[in-house]
Amino acid sequence: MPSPKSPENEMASPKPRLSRELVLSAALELVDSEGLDSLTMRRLGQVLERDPMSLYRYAENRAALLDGVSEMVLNELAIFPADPDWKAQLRRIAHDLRLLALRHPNVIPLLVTRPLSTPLGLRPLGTVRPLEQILGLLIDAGFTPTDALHVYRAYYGFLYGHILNELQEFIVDPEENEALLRLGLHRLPAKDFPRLRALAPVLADYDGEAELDQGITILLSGLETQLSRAIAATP
Amino acid sequence: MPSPKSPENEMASPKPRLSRELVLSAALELVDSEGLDSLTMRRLGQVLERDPMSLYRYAENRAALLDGVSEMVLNELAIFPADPDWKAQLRRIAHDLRLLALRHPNVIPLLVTRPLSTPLGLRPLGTVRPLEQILGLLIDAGFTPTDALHVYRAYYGFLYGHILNELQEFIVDPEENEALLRLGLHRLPAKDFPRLRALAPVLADYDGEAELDQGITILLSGLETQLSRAIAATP
DNA sequence: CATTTTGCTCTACAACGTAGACTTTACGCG
DNA sequence: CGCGTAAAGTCTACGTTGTAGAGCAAAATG
Repeated sequence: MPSPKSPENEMASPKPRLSRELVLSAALELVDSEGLDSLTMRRLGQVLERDPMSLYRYAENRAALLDGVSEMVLNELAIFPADPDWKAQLRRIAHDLRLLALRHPNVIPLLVTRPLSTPLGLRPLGTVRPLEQILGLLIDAGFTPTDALHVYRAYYGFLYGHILNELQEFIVDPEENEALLRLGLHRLPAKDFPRLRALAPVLADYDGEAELDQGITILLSGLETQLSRAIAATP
Repeated sequence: MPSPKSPENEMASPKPRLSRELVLSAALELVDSEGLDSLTMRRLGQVLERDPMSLYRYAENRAALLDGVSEMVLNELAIFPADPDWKAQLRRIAHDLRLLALRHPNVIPLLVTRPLSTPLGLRPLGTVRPLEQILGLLIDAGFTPTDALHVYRAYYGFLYGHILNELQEFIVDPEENEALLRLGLHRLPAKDFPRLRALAPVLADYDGEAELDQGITILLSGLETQLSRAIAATP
């Protein structure tokens, strides 16, 4: 009979030591596959084959745990502050963030909502880093710090807006998407919602990537003229 | 002694019949004053001096109750689809929505988050109506239905993005705002977050209204050229 | 007056987050 | 090796949550 004490018994079951990373990535996995509400201490403990109470070594709260998940997801986003081509960089980041949102749709509510209850300076560091890095990018490109902040806001505002828009129309199976859409729209009183109902087919095939890219182009061109005007004014 | 049976005993205490409106507005009041988490069935029942279970006559779920609150808040937003000056109208709506957000900051997470879990056609009617009305506005202005949809997305995306941005920096007491900001920012490692720290004073006085108006101006001018080009192309 | 429908209450249960005391494991040092 | 301390993990328990189901009371209907 195999002794459970044997240290070289490296089957999957004999539980490895926990660690913050382990806990957080299990949490993320759970959220991705079953939604935010399924992330309970008990459920997560069960996934890790540990008593729920053990989690409190690695996150003070459930809320802190959620923050940890946010942070972990945001860390998937790479920013290269050294890149001199700020416009290309912003465009790439936009697309990356979009893909990240599609990869972790259930986490987006966290990303969008948690900061509302935490003042900027008290947020998890990983959450603030992108802000700092993009500011750097813009300042190096020639914007004044103040303008860089405004640009950042316009940029991220647009970006999050787009992502929320797109996720609203995102349903896993495109077939089902159209079906549900028609089903749902059919419920709308024809008298009160004529345009929406007429747009059903257009709504059904939504190209988020194209829409995002188009928006970014407009935004960037606007920003560029703003930049060149500012440079012309301060020689 | 006053008989509690007397029907004309119309003091504040003898409870009036419940109604969906009554329940929802009590719920909104609770959310506004104490935050989303305070809206529990039991607490709401207590506010209305009714058994918590009675609420289930007027909302199937807690979730449905939240939807009801969203709907009620969105109904504060007036849209006049008849107005021929679509640009002025869009600008006004933007500012109205911003003020609404400042009036009910705790509801914004709902507005932004709940639609993510409900396909468009199955959402509460009040939530979909603004979409329909703005589509009407744009189509009447000369956009094709498809373009109107794209414009709507750009517009609302920007708008929600801005609101999220602004609410993040919004803290009730401006004094406290600056204090907390500095306090929080001081926590950031100076080496890693130089620009952010340098921007502290700028962050501290944020003028959301101006920022929004500026953004809307840019957006509208972009949209107008798009519109006139489209009109020129289809005579 | 009888009867159905409606509004509301009572009781009960499973699941949740987490405090506090406890046991087990890992590890540094003689 | 062994021993002592600290860290990791567990147990038990409590208060709070959403809501199912049975029942009650009052209003509406015939």
